[in-house]
Amino acid sequence: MKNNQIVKIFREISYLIQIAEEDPNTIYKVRAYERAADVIENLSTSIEEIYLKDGIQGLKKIPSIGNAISIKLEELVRSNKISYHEELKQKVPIKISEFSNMTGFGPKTMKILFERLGITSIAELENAASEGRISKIKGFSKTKEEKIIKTIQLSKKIKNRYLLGDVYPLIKKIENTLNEKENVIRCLVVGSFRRMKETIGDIDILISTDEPEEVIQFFVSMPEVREIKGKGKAKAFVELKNGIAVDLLVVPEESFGSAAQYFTGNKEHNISLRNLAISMDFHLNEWGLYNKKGRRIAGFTEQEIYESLQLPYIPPELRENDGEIKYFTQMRNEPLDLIEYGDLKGDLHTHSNITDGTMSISDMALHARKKFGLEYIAITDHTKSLGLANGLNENQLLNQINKIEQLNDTLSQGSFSDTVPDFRILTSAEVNILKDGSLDISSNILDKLDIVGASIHSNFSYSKDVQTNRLIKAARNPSVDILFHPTGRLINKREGYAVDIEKVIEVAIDTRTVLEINSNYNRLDLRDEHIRMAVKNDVKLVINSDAHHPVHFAYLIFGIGQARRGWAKKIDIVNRLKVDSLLKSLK
DNA sequence: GCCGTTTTCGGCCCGACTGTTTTCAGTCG
Repeated sequence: MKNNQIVKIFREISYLIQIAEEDPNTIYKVRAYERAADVIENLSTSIEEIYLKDGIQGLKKIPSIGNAISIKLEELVRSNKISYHEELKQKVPIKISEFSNMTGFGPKTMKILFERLGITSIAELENAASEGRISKIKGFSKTKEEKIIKTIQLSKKIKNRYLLGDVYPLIKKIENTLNEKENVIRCLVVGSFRRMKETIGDIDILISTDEPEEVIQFFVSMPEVREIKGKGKAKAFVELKNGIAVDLLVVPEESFGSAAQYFTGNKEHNISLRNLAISMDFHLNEWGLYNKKGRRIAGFTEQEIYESLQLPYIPPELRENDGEIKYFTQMRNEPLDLIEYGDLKGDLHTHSNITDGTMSISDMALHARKKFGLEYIAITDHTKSLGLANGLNENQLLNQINKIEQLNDTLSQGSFSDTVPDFRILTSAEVNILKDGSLDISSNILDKLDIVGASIHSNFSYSKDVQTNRLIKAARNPSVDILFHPTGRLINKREGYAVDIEKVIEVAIDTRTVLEINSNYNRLDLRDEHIRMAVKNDVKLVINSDAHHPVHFAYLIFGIGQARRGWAKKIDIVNRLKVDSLLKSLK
């Protein structure tokens, strides 16, 4: 039993309790399960390991885990289920996981719909809504009914599409395992995964080998595989235990490059490339590039294919048939100096446990430096109007500045190992943009900070004009260096607030305000086309993790992928600079 | 259900928005 499975069960319990139990005091029981889930989610060791080593007593040492929950964890480790959970599911047979993508739709609403209409699934909900049965219930309006239908449609659109970050670690692990296997010459995950798309429909894995049948047998027997859908001499189709479909393709080594090109896509890019080949009297398919006489002239590597078509290598993230072939045809001698995965030197959006993060400032710094090789981070805790996150007021912010100055002194005296000399913690804040676009902290305090980021955390439903003006006003504020969360979207879950990005970019040009590429794979506030628009207009960007825990620094690759998809060059990204140059570059 | 020199009970992060509840419950962060 993995920690993330435990987390899922606990969240489900907390949801079900809210429907099954009447006692008004259950809200605290609900919160206890949610807190426990949050704690377990951020645990670096597995619950199973802790239990096997130190038993119940070991579990009870974990914060927010007491008597009752530790006993349930014991049951879970021993029997893979919790009888309390099973009882709840029996009492309330609602398919909770189906509703996890529905925002604005919580357990209280679900309770009423279950009790009045017996709704337990999305399909039943959709039926009831389209038949107008929901608006007949007291407290539900036609508007609410329409909103439910709209939300279902949004959640349907994403059916079978996975967030890149949700599958990334598992797929990389499978790729590594296959690459290490003898008989496998090369293995590469291709398709939208390789293009670093925000969401992934299925996974395509490419392998070159001289022993195709043996490699295919090895692949379909991997522990991650749940079901073999099909298996032949050169292909296999499986479903993994997490539900995602994987196609495995086996090609001879001399065709690996052409197959990688062919299966990385996208489709339109490939069509353009094949047309280009035809115009040069060639023929291109997944087995190679052929001349008029049918002789293979390229295919071993992708570089070979592109070179033979008189193009420089086009990075996978750009292969969307969105002008890249034309660009690279014309700019052959002027390479696009894209931001690379190892280029970032710092992270300008991180949280500590002083607000809603989970680790101390020094722990965040230590991990950033030792595990991720960064040279600086900005601690951007929330400010006072974000009450739930314990937002800082002016005095607390001043205290934090002092604390960080002391920590920087300690760091410079060498208490950290010397892998990255001169690590620096920058003083900062994620300042809240209020209704009218003003900030919740006065400028005389903000001006004492190294960097100021501003973001919208409330009033999401204002009109486009109002919302855009809030962001513009914040950008025009001389104290604000960066606009965090420029769109506020949650991929597949929430559209984000209505905002005219073009206008925001115009103001960012004038005011030299930096826009954030938020690397959290659920967010990626700026879409690739927004990034491209910013880059075209010479607006600077920053790639931040928004880390609430040190493991979240790993999200930076998704921000870099997004930046590359938006054609961002090294010079467009401010946190590829060393800290002194960075601070000089800000307004 | 967790927590604790206010210990074995009585608290528990909370402000703002939304909708249709004319005074507040549900949801979000």
